[in-house]
Amino acid sequence: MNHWLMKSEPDEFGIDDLIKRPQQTEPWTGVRNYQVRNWMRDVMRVGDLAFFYHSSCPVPGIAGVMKISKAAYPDPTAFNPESPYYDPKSTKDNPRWFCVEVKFVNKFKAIITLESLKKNPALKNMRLLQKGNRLSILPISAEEWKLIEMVPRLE
DNA sequence: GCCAACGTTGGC
DNA sequence: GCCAACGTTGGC
Repeated sequence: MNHWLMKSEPDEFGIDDLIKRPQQTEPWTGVRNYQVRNWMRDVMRVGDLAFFYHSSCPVPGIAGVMKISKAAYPDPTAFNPESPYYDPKSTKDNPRWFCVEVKFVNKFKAIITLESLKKNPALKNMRLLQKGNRLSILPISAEEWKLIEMVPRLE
């Protein structure tokens, strides 16, 4: 199984929005980066776990856990001229962009802040903490996952 | 294929 | 709002 970190701006879609969804699932649409697309399409599998990361907000950090509930399929927002993610170069015959469906697993009592991740020497090689990282989905090693996941239980 | 211009991300 | 980083675009 693979582990991931998936970023979203809570003003747009945060973990509480995912919790409120009828099945607590949501299509993770709008990815327009080829590397991230390839991970979603070629590497992500149903059952993979992912941290829900809140970005571009007052306290950026990991808000909880979700899992991949549906494997990659063509991103419908790319076909929709009304969508901000519309891409006329993505066609139904030859889709350029993909999305997965995620399902809520749990929400941490307190957000695991970016600041606290930076302070943990064991996490210094995390992709999230590397300079210049701008990808909206990042792989997390099994070791990093364990270290981060245990934080709420220590509090 | 190069590369300047431009757009986006995201922390601060 | 600023700015560093970096991906994409398009002229040549």
